[in-house]
Amino acid sequence: MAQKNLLPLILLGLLREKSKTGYELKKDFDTEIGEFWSVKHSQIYLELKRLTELKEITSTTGYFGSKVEKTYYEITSLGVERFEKWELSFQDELAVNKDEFVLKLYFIKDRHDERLKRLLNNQYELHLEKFLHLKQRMNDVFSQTDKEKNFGHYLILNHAINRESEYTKWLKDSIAECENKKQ
Amino acid sequence: MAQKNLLPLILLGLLREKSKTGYELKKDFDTEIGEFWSVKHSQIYLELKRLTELKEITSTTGYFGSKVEKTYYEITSLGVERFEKWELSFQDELAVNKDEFVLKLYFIKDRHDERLKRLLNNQYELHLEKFLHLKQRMNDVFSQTDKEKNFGHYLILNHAINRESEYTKWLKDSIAECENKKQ
DNA sequence: CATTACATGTAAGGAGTTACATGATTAG
DNA sequence: CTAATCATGTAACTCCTTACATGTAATG
Repeated sequence: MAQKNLLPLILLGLLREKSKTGYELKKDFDTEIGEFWSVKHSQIYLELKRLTELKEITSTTGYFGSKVEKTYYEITSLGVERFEKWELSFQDELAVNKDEFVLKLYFIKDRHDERLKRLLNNQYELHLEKFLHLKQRMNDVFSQTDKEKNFGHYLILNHAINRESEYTKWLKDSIAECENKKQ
Repeated sequence: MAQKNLLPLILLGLLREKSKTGYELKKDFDTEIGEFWSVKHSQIYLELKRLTELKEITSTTGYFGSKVEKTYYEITSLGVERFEKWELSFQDELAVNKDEFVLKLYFIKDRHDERLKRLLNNQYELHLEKFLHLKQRMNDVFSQTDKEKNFGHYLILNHAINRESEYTKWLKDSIAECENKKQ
């Protein structure tokens, strides 16, 4: 494998809940799952074709009450099998977390570097925005009952909020350390 | 661009400090920078070739006191220019943080799902190990003086430790929530 | 004497992004 | 009537990984 190909698993996971068109799957990435994964529609349609060849999904094309032709994809038992095998699998090591900003910082040696504070501030704005956005999402998506119905989603939203909270706090602290003149 | 190609920037950044061979660059990814970025040696040699064509680095092949032929790469002013332009650039949006485990959780609906606790525990082990490893790294790499000499590296090690600390705490809390029987 | 580390590549193939391409429907 | 949204693809390109490939030097 060139890269660990998780897209087919995502598609199977989404189709396990209900049959969908490629466009609906694409829309899922614009909303919920888009917080945690990104993909282009071109890749989705390619992967749907491949999954069909593997007989892990089947497709039905037609006019379903509408005037536009659509293709609905449905998961097969083979697809369910593959998905559940993945869902149960353990990881034996963690992937490296690639973060462009972290990489950039690696090359900055001097604490009093002019650029450092500006870069940290730029990053702070981005992560604060994301933090607030995630808090909003949590409020919008989860009432107490919804939490019980989508517990995994609730957990990872929590995690994402914590992560951004840590990120902004770290940036704040780092900015302060830059401004601290004495040793 | 297929993906945001940061490898040439990393190589330029490493070569800006001192001239190195491809093998030495590869070794950098086994140690320090390997905590924050991963790459295969095959890709390094390809990128070095490309950077040479772009005249952002130059190469010198020969026997430098040793019996083995080596090729040393040196950054040019063009290379420095490109690197510094990147180093000064601001991001206008954050990339999605792709985490296989987070993705997997997204599909788990039920709080009392058998699998959930085992998956969380597996993940906890991995992140605890990483957390301890990073703490060790911090101890090994940074005395007070070294911190002033490699401030960026110091900051991102701090961040990585905080991140793993958050991750393990979140997993612990999530495990507790699973075990909590009442609503 | 065998294994590990040093040292440098090429080839094949999959994964992801960007751009190209087309056409219908709906909302303002 | 125009723009946005719906809906589905193909093509080109490049990044990344895995595997193949070769040879020397040092270490035990």
